[in-house]
Amino acid sequence: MSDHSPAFHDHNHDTCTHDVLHHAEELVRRDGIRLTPVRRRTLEILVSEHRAMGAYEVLDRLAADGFGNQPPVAYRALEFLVEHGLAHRINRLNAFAACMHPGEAHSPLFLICQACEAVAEAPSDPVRTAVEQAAAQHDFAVERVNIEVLGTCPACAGDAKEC
Amino acid sequence: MSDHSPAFHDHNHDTCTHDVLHHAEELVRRDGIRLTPVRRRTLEILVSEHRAMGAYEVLDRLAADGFGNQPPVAYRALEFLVEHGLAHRINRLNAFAACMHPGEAHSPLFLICQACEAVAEAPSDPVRTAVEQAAAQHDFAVERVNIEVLGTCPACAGDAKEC
DNA sequence: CTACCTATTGTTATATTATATCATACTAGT
DNA sequence: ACTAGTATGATATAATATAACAATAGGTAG
Ligand SMILES: [Zn+2]
Ligand SMILES: [Zn+2]
Ligand SMILES: [Zn+2]
Ligand SMILES: [Zn+2]
Repeated sequence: MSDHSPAFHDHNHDTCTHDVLHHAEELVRRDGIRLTPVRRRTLEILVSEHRAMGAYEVLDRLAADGFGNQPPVAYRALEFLVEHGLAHRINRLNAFAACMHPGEAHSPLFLICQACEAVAEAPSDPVRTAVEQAAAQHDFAVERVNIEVLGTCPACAGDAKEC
Repeated sequence: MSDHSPAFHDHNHDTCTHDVLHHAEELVRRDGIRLTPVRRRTLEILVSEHRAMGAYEVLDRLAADGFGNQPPVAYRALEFLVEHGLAHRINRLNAFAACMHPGEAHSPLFLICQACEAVAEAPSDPVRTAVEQAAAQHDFAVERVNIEVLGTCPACAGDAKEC
């Protein structure tokens, strides 16, 4: 059975939002992280879209909400979220996305649709294992793994066929 | 047995250089690609180091060799090499490295040492398979896969222990 | 409470990376 | 030589990211 990714299909997005914010609140209680207004709003902005957003796009929204309007405002909040596993940085796109598997320790594997820019985050345990083995052959000690897959999501593949 | 990566160890680097350039010449004959002076020199510059080089660093060297000294000169040559599989772009570092497995169709897997910046390119067939499977679960059609692993190379791990 | 310390935010300025555009020069086929 | 396609050079600017310092908020020891 296919594990359809929310990012690529209609779904109850309130659930996504709730889950992500709820996990963040848990970190506040559990680890004492400080989810200040800018940081919280930044996370909300990211989760409000199932795609990667550039720092300047996030900044525009923050500014519209009355926060600072200079780059460091966005970059600092984004860095904080990434550090605490609430968001990921997608290098390929110079962009950021809310983590959709918060809490579960994971090496993110991103499926990036080249047509619609949607980004799905897939669990990558078997991939991670394969990576560890490849690295071991080079006596390389793995710290972090980032996997970015470019291709076409099912929605866009469907659209293409209709033409 | 460990398949030590040249990038992380002493080795006869002339062989690397020769192999890479030799493969490029083959593409000239086989596919009719145009390996012009700037492009050839760019490839030589990349292969002369077993690490990722930024476009502006490449540009400086090209300029020193009498080629143009404006960004597009480097970016165009690098883009050409990437398109033809002679180099890879390493997003994490905003940098480029000569392909060390030219000819073999492959999804590159980069081992990036955070201490010395060396970059090794490992074959990634098993990883690729795992990625395909993960993507299939989301009905996602894979086009290109980029895997960037951050960690510590054996040389730097050794140095750390000595302290 | 107050003085102190630290983390956070705001602001200014600048660095780094990348591309758009147009002019010029080279190549290959006719 | 003429022409279409390709490649290079050069100018300008866009997009992304960080350094550095000032101002503010929050917690802690006395
Ligand atoms: Zn959702
Ligand atoms: Zn995640
Ligand atoms: Zn070598
Ligand atoms: Zn390669």
